Amino acid sequence: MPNSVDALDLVLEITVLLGEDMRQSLARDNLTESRVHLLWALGALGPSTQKALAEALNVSARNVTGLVDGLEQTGFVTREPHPDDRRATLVTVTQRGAEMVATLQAGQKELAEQLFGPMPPKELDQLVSGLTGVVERLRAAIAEGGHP
Amino acid sequence: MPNSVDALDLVLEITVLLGEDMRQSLARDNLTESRVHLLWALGALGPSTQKALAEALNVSARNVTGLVDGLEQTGFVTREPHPDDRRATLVTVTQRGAEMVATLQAGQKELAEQLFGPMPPKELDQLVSGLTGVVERLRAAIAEGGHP
DNA sequence: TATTGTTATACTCTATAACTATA
DNA sequence: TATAGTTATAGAGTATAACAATA
Repeated sequence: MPNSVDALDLVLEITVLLGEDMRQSLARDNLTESRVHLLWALGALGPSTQKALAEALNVSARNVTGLVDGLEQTGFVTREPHPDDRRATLVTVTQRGAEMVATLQAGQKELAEQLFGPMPPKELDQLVSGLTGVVERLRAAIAEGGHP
Repeated sequence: MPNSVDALDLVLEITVLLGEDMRQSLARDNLTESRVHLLWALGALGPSTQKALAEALNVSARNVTGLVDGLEQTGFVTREPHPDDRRATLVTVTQRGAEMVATLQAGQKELAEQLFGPMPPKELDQLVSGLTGVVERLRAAIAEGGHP
């Protein structure tokens, strides 16, 4: 009979495997996880300054410069002049970028259905509230400098 | 009422937050996730050649050289001569390294109890068999080159 | 003076390929 | 000839600090 540690081991293994699977498929499109995070955020926020993206992703401005460089060279975004502030640039998703975001969203939905679709609504409800609690506790721990 | 995508979003967010939390606490000991993976494997395998570690972690020999360099400089492992093969080195956990492994294992157990301890045994059983299936499907997908 | 983004610099993880020392 | 590990080289992600252009 499995114990809690077995369950956590599986969750951690799934984390690793999901990452590998994702890297494999993304590499075929000249994408990486970090670039997808940015692209995904851009899909949700609409055209954004790099400053706004740095805050949304919680990374440095320098890092955003590099990620946008990569996405620009591979045709997923463009840098447009900001209409009101000549210091800033508006990062904008291209046609190809928008298609990729849609594909990623569809893939995520499919995966979600595969994993959680079979659960009865009440159980799903419970699971989500449980996970929400975990997220809150993790956020609190991180704000205090991480677990000891 | 939440749907499957909400649940997956939470799981992915927990993945990200767990990673952040881990990085924060590990940084205090001059450790990184990659180095901990190696240390963890070493705790399970006992003194190992770098070749064996490269295979266990599924990374290149070059990568192992770098990770062992870091762990050696920070006092968690040593390189010992292999008794039978003068080409090889046996990577060995130091006292400090062993203590760190024990600490990490205790932390993982505590986290597991926090997350899964409250579940009734039958539900945990179901969860584990469900997750095991997911792991198998993911492995199969990766072996075939990743999801489309 | 403050802010946006870039260049300069540096560190970690990762990989492949060439090379050394041994088998 | 084959294997274990290192050096050489390269690219991605990440950060801080100095600097440019603009507010």
